[in-house]
Amino acid sequence: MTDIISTVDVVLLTLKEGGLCVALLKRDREPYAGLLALPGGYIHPEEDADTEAAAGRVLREKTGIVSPYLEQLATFSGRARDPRGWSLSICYYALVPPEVIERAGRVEVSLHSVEAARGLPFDHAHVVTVAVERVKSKSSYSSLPVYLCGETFTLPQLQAVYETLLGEPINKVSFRRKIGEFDILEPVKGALASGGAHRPAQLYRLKKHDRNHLSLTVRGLNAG
Amino acid sequence: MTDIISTVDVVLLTLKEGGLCVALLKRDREPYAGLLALPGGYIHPEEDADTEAAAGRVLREKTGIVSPYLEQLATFSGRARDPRGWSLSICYYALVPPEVIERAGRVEVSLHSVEAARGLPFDHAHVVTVAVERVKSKSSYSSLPVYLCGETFTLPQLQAVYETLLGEPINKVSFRRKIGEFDILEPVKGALASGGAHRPAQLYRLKKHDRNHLSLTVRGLNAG
DNA sequence: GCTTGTTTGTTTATTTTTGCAACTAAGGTT
DNA sequence: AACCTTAGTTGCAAAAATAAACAAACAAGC
Repeated sequence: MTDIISTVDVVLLTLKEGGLCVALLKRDREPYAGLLALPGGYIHPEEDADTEAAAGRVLREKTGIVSPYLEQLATFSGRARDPRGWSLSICYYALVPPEVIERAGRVEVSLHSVEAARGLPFDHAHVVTVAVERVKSKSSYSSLPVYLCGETFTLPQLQAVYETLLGEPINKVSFRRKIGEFDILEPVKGALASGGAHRPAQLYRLKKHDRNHLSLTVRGLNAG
Repeated sequence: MTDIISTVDVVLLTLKEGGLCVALLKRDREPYAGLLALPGGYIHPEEDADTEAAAGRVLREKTGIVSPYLEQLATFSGRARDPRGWSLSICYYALVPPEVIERAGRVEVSLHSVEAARGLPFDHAHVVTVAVERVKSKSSYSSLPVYLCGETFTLPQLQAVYETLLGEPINKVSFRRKIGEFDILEPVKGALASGGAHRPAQLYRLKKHDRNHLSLTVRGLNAG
């Protein structure tokens, strides 16, 4: 009926060295063979229940990573985005702590600062920009950034993650009040010893019940 | 490569008799011929610059309406949503005042309360639900509802629209403060005479500069 | 062992934002 | 003219957010 190239692409984001990074792969096929691009691929209707399942499969096959957080970003389309002609890509974004990427151990997966991710092939630079905006926007009123933290983390660490994403300092008391209202964290017995010459911070982890859904706040996190 | 049925569908919403209504059309083709469903159709790659253009064209062809506000909702996909097999629909939503639908004068376009829009074919009931949730959510922190008002409107009218969408009364002073902060409305000389036995209200219209973008508030409209 | 430095976590005070109620304004109706 | 109804504004109290100050816990150095 309509002969449209339909793919899924995944923007896999993580926080490394104090900045958002996106996972890129060298393309092994034309067009743009050899260039870095987002992990993506065709939908397999036999195999994939829906496009989210396709995105999860593509991410797993290409990077070895299964992300607990995988959300549809948007669908990008048009004639200009692919030299082969009119095409359509249902794009997803995923958030993981850097350890998850390292643990997967795929040398072909490289991390690049999102600011440096200009000039990607197709419209991938634009897709990354939209994904980053979405993450930053959601960070201002939800618990989304916890997916960028590891299994356990301290409140000062989590606050640093929020501040990096929002690009401005957050009041410590306000931050702790909001996170407390989310009611999704539980303390882990045993404090963070590593730090060193100062009072150790309490470690927290996501409550089991809240592993898979975000908490929202009406009034935002009031950064600035 | 992949042989997937790809369509666009549009959830055209308006506010009538104090409730959100969705525009539906009788299907003239199988599957589900004769049943009410969302206006939708195939993408025409020759004709449509992208899926948003396709959605605009489909809406115009099927309802005679050009909506100033048309936004991508999400892409729905899978085997179960269409009896012909695995399919994919890029869905959009549009907001217009009821006059725009009446003015288009298409008798085949019918309005149905979104609560009554259960049991639509395909996954259209689900699509409508997601669209309504999106509109309600955006109404709590943005100027989106102005697109449900006509060319000119009074602040009490606009507040009633917000209250209908949010499902709870809003404080008059707080509401006017927030709308004022948006700074998107300008008064029209000449008051609303029609009302009757009380003080007439000032008419407002969207500033030309703000015709095409939403204004957001950080802390929400504080309904309740 | 005691002091110093550093970061965590809590308490207190100040400022800002929001919500309520009363008030004035501007019609029409009786 | 008195009265009713809704529009729009003002002033104040309650609540929330921010900022500053404080106390706690550790390590390192003298």
